[in-house]
Amino acid sequence: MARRTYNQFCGLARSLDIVGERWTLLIVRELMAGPKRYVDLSDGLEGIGTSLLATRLRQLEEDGVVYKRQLPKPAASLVYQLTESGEELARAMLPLALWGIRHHVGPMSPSDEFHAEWPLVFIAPLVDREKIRDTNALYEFRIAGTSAFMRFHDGEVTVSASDPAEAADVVVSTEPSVVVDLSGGRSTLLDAVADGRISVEGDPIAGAKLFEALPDRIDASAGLSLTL
Amino acid sequence: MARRTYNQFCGLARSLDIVGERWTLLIVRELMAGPKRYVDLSDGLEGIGTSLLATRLRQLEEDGVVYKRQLPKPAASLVYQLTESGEELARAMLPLALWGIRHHVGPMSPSDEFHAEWPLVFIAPLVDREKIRDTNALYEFRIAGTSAFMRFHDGEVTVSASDPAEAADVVVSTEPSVVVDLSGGRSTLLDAVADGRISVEGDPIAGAKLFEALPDRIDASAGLSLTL
DNA sequence: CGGCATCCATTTTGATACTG
DNA sequence: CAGTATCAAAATGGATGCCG
Repeated sequence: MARRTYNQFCGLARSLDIVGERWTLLIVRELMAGPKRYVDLSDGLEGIGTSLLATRLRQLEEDGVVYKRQLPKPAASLVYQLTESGEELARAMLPLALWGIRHHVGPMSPSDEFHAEWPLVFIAPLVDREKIRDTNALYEFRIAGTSAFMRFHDGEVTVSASDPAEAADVVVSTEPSVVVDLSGGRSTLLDAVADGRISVEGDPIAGAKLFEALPDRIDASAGLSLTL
Repeated sequence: MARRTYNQFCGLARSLDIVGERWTLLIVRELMAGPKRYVDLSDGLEGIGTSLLATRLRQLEEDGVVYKRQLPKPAASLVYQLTESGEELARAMLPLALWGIRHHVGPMSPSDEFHAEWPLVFIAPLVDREKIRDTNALYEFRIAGTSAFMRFHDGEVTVSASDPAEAADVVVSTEPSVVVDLSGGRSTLLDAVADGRISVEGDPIAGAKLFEALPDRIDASAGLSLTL
């Protein structure tokens, strides 16, 4: 079946031809937390039909946004991973995510799904790479009963949903509403830590590094560190 | 009928609940060139059914992205216009549009629609407001047989599709492929003018101001600092 | 099992006709 | 001009089947 297209010579229209269909950008968001298997994608995206997920992944592969890779030796499972173009797309999605959180995220409803990796993948690009050049640390974020991990290693930042089998150096615990306040620029990170809305336990040195490397307030300057 | 939602507590998912359906972001793009009437939206978006346009506009109004306004006295027509939230959304769309132009816009095909206002609305936010504080000028852009206008006035930048009834101070003429090269950072503005891919006619002072106020090269991080 | 493909009921979309 | 009404075509959600 031929792909539906807007037939407009316009960057936005072309983007939407590629990633404008239902679920597509959420699949990309899932892959922002590193490579994932088909089932893990399926689990993370409640409500997507298994056949639709397969179709979307095939399209994203054709369009050079993701690629399929066989994990080495022991795992031997097939994972989907973002290409370079997919990583760029992921960065381009940040402003849209911030718009959504500012204007259309209220209190969390009982019917809402939530995974700690969702805010993390959007926060990770905001980490100042210069400031973590010499920091190797694993952070666990516990939010609303879910857990996700962010690692600083050799000046790189990676996010993962699954437990990396090591103990984290620092455990950061907070509530979804606090994440909304921070992401919307309505609160500063230091204030939130100071008044206990964010609790930080573990290695104090690594903990301090985390808060140094993150923007204290997410606002206009938030995107500036995204250099590509 | 109840809106379909992803039911995820995530800024991106919420954005997509609001503007993720077919045509919605293109309607917003159309309104980035100022208020428009229903018919003008319908004309600019070839292929959208009139009933779907009406539905989308109603939803966007409910969600505070656009509002309806009666034009004063002589015109007396009803126009749709972006709200403050809609303007923020428009800025958030720029990185997505740049991603599309970089990765998925090739040569213009005969079946492609094109309007000069499409690139203009994404270029306008990149104008350095400081540098045009004292410049009042009207620029006409002629691209692929279509024409659109950009005005600098009191440090503000506005884009319009329709002829403002005055003669432009400067007429800039070029081809769609040149716009793609510039938007993708594959060419600099000054080079394109120097080798004649962009022709500039009219008031030399105003013309110089335009090129001073635009970034010479558009890189992938362009626009990220504008996301509010 | 993981990784899909197929089938079918429900929604969404596109195209056209029609109304104040 | 600014939409609504209607109906066919396409996309989606959910269940199930298949195959290594």
